[in-house]
Amino acid sequence: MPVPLYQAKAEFFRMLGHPVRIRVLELLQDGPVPVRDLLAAIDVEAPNLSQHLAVLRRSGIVLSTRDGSNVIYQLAGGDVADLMRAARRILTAMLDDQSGLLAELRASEGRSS
Amino acid sequence: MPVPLYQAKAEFFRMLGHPVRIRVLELLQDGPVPVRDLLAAIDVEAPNLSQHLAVLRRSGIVLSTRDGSNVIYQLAGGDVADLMRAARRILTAMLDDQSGLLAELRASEGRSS
DNA sequence: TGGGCAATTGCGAATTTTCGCAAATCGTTG
DNA sequence: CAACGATTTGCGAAAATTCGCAATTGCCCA
Repeated sequence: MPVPLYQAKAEFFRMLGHPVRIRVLELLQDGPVPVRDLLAAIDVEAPNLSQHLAVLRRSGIVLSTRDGSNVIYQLAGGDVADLMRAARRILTAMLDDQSGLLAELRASEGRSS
Repeated sequence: MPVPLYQAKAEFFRMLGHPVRIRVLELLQDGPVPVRDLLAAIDVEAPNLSQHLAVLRRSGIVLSTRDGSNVIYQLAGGDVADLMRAARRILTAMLDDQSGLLAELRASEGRSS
């Protein structure tokens, strides 16, 4: 008995729903990156990053391999860039709408806020 | 001083990260739907649905309008279908990988699980 | 105007997520 | 083998999410 698709989708999006994890995925889009570099790029403590990496690993969206004493992460497969593009499209559309509305409000309410 | 983009993205994905909200968005893809119909389709109590609708509304991804004593929801704009497609691609790729791995495990470990 | 249906709002409790800190692992190097 | 750097794990506390139930609001109709 399979997990309903809408629930799998929700879990998937929830997995994406953290700034650190988003940044990791974005950094991985150009190819494999060692943890050290993620750590240097992201402003987060090592244990905390590790926990977020574990979330990504458990979800299956990234893979880790050892290289000596370092660990290297990479995207597991599917085109994450596509997803990010779609999200960005919706986001910018929403943000445009909002600033449009704000402009309307300012115009109709006499710049009171 | 704007919210960093990666944080906006994370909030956006977090907003998507609930089964009820996913189902609502999917139901809205074919056009506006009154709350009554959402309620009939989703197996959730009215107050609970209302709270999820409020989350979607606050994020700006849906709009609500009144029609008499009913309320009708619709997608605000951006192409949500695109996003869902991208998510489904990644999801199915991940699920395929997983069952592929499971098959490998079964084969190499002598069907022990 | 009073009653009634539709939808939302306001909590409080239960659950889940997040994060820092200490400790454990793993591989390297002296 | 001891010491060390890199990464992960364990765990408790703080913060955020979720949900049910009661109460409220908005609108229609008799």
